[in-house]
Amino acid sequence: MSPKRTRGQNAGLTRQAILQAALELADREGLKALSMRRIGQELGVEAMSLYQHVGGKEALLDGLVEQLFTQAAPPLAEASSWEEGLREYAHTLMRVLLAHRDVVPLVVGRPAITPRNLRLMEEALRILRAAGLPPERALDMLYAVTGFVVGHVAILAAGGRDRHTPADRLQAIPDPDLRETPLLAEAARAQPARAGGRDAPDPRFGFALEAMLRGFASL
Amino acid sequence: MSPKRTRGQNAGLTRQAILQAALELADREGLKALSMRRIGQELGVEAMSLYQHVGGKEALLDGLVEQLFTQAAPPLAEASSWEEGLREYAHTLMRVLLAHRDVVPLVVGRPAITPRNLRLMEEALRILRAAGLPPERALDMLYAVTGFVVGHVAILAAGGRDRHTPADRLQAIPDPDLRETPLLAEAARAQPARAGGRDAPDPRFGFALEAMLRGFASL
DNA sequence: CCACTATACTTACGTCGTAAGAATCGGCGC
DNA sequence: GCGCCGATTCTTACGACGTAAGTATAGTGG
Repeated sequence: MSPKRTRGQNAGLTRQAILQAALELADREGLKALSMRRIGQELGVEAMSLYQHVGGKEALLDGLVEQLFTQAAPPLAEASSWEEGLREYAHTLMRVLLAHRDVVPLVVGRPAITPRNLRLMEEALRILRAAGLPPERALDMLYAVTGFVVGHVAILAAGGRDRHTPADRLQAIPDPDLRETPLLAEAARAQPARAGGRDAPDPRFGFALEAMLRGFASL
Repeated sequence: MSPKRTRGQNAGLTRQAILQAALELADREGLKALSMRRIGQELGVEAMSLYQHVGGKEALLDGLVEQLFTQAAPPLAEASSWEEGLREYAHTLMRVLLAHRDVVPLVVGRPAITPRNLRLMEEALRILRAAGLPPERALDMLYAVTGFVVGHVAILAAGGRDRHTPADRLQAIPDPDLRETPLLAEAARAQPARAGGRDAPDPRFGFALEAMLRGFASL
């Protein structure tokens, strides 16, 4: 039945296990649910037990962000051209961030220069350079694409939140406001309602990304 | 001296005054300092008094974000071409967000569809359309540029934070990590240390923005 | 001068991150 | 077997947070 433990009995806690539990919890119940007590509860453990493995809440959040970027990095490795490499990178990062939209606000305002992430950037630079880019431009483009993806997913995620909040907010653009903004209404109608629900790829994203890549190529 | 008030005496509170005090406080002491009690203290008032004017902390943060976008919007109004209009918009938004970098994390994960912001978007669409853009593309570009700016400033702001945290973090890339990432080190050297301190314009930003505009033009 | 309303204050509750210390386990030498 | 020790978990406690509920004061129209 319930595997009741007594006091000092090892509960199998690991930094990785904690991060994963935290990520799942955030995906399921949102950012506000991410309290030490709640995460512990998810693992059948008291809050203070976590401190043996993660060192504090701030460090835990840093770990979450690192996990996200780690998930997004691999596919850059095999690419025939730098355009293709950047495109793959952008789409994969987008997919990962969208899969964990509630965690996106954490990505912002948290330095991405953990040792692990630095190694990821190095790898990306290596690929881009091998494809014929000058190293300085390669870094510029990597920054540009990463920033663009983060910003875009931020806007998308923002529009789609309010699942966990008291629902007293407007979940779509209210009619009276639409009536005062005819151009906006027209453009919104032209772009039909996002098909496929929350995880469908955003056509607007592809449009802007291609524009960016095309601009890179013409420099 | 200290203008001690008694109980029901009007303290001159306004939604605007509260938002401005909160913004200044955030700029001065960071996001963590933004508690209702602390904001009240800044205005010589108890925390609960604020609730008469702002309706809750979440609403207050929404208000902060709205203020930022409102500051960034006007200059789009006078532009000779849509490229010029978008460029001005991007640079102004960038400048505003950089001037309040600590507030940037709030922009992410907060829907930008307050009535006021909708009107701003409508205005922007009007300008872009008058410059000859199809309305659907105009909206696409507006989203793309906004997302790009937010993402880019997010990355910059993230690198520059840690002024307010216990300073136990690394504030630059530590040497041992640099040694393991030669390409990154080389690219970082090629791009000399950001001149002019925290508020200088980022050359990387201009590069990516121009690439994006050029890409738009070629569609 | 008196009710009425707007405004600010007081108190209180539950939750948060986490410091300090007590309790319990697994595994070691003997 | 026994005693001990480091690792791991739990308990308790503190101050700060957002805010619901209720109270007191100032200004205002009669």
